[in-house]
Amino acid sequence: MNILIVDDHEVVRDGIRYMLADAPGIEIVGDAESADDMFTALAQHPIDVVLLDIRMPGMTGLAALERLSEDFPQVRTLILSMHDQPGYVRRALELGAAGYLIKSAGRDELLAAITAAAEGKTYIHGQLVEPLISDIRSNSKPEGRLSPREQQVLQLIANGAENKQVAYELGISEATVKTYVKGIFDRLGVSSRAEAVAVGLRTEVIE
Amino acid sequence: MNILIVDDHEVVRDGIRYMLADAPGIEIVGDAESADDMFTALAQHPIDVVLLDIRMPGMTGLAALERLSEDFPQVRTLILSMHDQPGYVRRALELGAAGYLIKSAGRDELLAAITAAAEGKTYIHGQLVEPLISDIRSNSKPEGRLSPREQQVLQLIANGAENKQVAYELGISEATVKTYVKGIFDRLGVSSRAEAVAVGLRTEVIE
DNA sequence: GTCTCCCTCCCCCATATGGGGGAGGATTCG
DNA sequence: CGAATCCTCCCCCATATGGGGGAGGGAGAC
Repeated sequence: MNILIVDDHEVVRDGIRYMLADAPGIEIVGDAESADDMFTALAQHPIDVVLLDIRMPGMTGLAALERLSEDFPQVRTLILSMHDQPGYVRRALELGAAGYLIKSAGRDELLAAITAAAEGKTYIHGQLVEPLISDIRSNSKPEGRLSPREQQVLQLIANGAENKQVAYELGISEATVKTYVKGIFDRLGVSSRAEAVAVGLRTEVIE
Repeated sequence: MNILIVDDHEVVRDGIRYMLADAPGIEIVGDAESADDMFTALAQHPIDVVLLDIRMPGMTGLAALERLSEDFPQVRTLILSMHDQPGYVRRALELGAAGYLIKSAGRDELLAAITAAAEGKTYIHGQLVEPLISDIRSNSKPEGRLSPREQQVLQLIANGAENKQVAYELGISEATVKTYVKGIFDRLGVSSRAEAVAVGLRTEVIE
């Protein structure tokens, strides 16, 4: 089983190498510290499982995951993240992840997840399952999910833009921006842009 | 040289162990996954250098660092963080850190930092020095640091409170709240509460 | 003792914000 | 073909917000 480790932190890459060093049937064929490196490595070696950090400089891990799922559908991708926000987990699974672990996972759990991934199963870190399903319940309702345009608006608001500036940036009218803001409030269940930014940052839909 | 590793992520702890395994003169006498564990370990073994993650559940790393510096002033603390925000670095140093590394640091850099720390020097990751000094320049001016009261106000704003509600919560007048908000804007260099919340969350002065 | 910071409160005023509607065209999905 | 979702734009209107100032009292630093 050929493994590729993708993480921008050397201590993390080394930690995983160390954990998997004497695991039978597992070979770490390379590591990458960026999404670009990952795609280079994927083109060079046959890879079965990718261990992917969600947060990396440049292309974000989720964007990388999306492209990975499209370009290499046979590769199983295991997300290894610092973040345990259920929204993150859900999005990763939507984008084709074969599993989701947080970095406090130990060796046994890592091995179990890799094995499960290689067998086509999906492994979710135990602590994450409960929050995840409640998140899915609340987010299968129209609330909680922001449209791309709404995300852009919220991002600009977080950067300090007022409606007029958002309108200018996106090339739309201020009236439309106000409509989006109202929609964002509805979806996030808040009633001020400040709170919307807080929720957006905590659930990582922005920044 | 006795080292204690404090990080809530097992892969990170193992990565560091792996990196330092055959380093001469260095012994890892223990690891801890929380601030409480850290203080327990400190009470049991003589420790020279603590490798401390800044972000941990429960007590935040900075709070732990503060108590550590007070209770064990002879211990050298090396911050090992995912975050490269200069404000973070500055605060860590103010609270008595003997150095600051980001987790993308390699083995050589880790060893150099530990050695420097043990000798009483201060080691800052190369990439961080430039941003840090420019940050210090701008933040030695009264900007950048929020007073306790201002932090409370910003926290409430992030939770969606408007000025009236903040006033009620804190038992002060709305006029005073407005004064705080103005002060927060000045200090953070922003001009809307939404942006203030974004900056506050990113630099972890709130939430 | 003076200086600086923090906490507290007040004035004025222009503008942005938030809440309530309605509405048309595009798309995708059953 | 509906139904749903998204993107786009508009109305009205009360209120919160942001920017400018001033000011007193207390605590700690030098």
